[in-house]
Amino acid sequence: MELRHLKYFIAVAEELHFGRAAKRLNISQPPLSQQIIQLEKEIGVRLFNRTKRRVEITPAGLVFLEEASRIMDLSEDAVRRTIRADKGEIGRLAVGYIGSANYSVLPQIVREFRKRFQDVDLSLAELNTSNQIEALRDGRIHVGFLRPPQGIQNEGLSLEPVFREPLMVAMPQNHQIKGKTSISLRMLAKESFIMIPRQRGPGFFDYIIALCQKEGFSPHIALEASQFHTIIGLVAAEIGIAIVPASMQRSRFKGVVFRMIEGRAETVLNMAWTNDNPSLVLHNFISVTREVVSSI
Amino acid sequence: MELRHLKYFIAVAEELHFGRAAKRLNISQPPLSQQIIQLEKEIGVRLFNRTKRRVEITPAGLVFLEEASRIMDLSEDAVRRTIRADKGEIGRLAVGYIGSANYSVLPQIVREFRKRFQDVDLSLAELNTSNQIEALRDGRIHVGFLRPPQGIQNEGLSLEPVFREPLMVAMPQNHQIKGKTSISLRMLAKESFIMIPRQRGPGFFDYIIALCQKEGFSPHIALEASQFHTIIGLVAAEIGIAIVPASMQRSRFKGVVFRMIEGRAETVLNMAWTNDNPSLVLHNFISVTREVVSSI
DNA sequence: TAAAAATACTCCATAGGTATTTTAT
DNA sequence: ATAAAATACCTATGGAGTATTTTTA
Repeated sequence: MELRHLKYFIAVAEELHFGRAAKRLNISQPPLSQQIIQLEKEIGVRLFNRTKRRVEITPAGLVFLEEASRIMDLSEDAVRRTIRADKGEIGRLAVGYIGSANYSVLPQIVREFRKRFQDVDLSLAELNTSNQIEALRDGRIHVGFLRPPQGIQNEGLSLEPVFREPLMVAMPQNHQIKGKTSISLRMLAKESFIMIPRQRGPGFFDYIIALCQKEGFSPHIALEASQFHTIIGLVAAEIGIAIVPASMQRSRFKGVVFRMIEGRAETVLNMAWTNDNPSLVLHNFISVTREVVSSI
Repeated sequence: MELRHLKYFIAVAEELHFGRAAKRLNISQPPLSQQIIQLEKEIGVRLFNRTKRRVEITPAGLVFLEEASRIMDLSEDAVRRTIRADKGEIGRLAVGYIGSANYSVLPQIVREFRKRFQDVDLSLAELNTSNQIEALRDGRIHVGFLRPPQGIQNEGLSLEPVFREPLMVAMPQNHQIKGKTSISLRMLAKESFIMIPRQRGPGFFDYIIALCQKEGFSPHIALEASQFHTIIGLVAAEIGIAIVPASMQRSRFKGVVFRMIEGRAETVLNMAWTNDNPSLVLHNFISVTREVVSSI
């Protein structure tokens, strides 16, 4: 049995006339008769009752008609869907992101991608930078949004900056130096810092340490917490101060004020993916991200 | 595109090796390569990435694999279902019945048929004898359970008795002649009868009238009701007496007693269908009915 | 007798075979 | 050097065409 048989059968079932069906199929009548006979023989069931004058479909033929139509529809779908998959319009994409990306560009990117590629099954997982790199390596995620540590390049990962933002000092509202509009890091030499554990985000951690070193001190780390959101909470509780991306101002916590840092101090959110990934879904995602990012 | 292409594609996708796939398909490797190339050309999408050393499936190929597998499964189903339909194991059967059939054999027949032919979509409609004949004629039902009027034969309908039962007199509990175990019809000459309207069931009606005539009287019809069930209710309300099939004793209405009629007075429930109906579902139903009936 | 399906036969397109080449490891 | 896919070429099955027969309404 071939799709040809189904196509021919459907034509005859709809016309109930071999001559007309043959014309519709652009073949002549005898081969059509033969193909139907062949089909009936293969299934072992009479699909049409035909006198030389009239053709009628049998009850079993009706059942087969239903099934055959479904199969023909599906085979058209199969081709259509495969073509769409080839264009990256159908498929799966797993995205990893650090929690703070939620406060900057990620929501817009996801919204835009979902809108344009509705048939891509997008899954999002909040992962810290180190875990994202691991997950990219073994394919658990296809793209990540992270703050890359030094020397992550040349390891099969592509990196692309997507959001550059100043760092700010977050401190309790009634802190002594809150009055100033911007703060020199040097003034914080004696403060207690709340940081993200180095292991969770080495790039960001090392950068802060380096900044402090340049100002002539090593920060005293009073406490570590793995999410900026949690850190801001601890600042509100007057456990200490913290250096965080400017976008964290959006997590409006009562009793916390943000101050600019004098001199250039910034953090760059990067998009990362494995160099050799041929997935067109991924490349569509990268394109959408670039577009969204450049439109800001 | 033919089912052959799908079958070959699935084999290659599963083996990821043209040589092995060809062996599994009992063809040689070159035609297999050709068919896959042809398929890719037709869809316009590369389904496998192949070096001369390794074959791997593309993301689009994965989508096509899913679809192709579904189509192959469905086409096997199609054949299986068609064969079953041809045996009358799949399909639709509409059954008409007079309400009183519910008190005798119909429930057992339906139960048995449902059990044996679970994939037949059985629909039941309570219709009086006249409506059943009409419905049989224009195909709204395929079998009927009715009490045939005289001369219904030779009109394209097949009839077969399925349940023969004595007629009984239903009368109010405190009726004067309730003491007797059986009653001569003659004793009812002065009673008020409750009957089913002639138009609804001419066979049964005429038979009762004829019985009374033979005993020398024409019954006085006090009231008509179209269901035996209703009639028994009216007897309970002391509106009159009625002659009903013995199986109606099962409709235990308070205040009604049943008495045998002296002499032979019986009614025969018949199964009816149109002579020329080739439906195997119907013939399976007829067979089941015969079996159930003969086992009583 | 005329419309329509089946049969008889012919032809050629193409599925599938064999032999060989190419290429990546 | 070798395994494996592609290419080249050949064969023959069978799908489709034309002509004709059969059947029944």
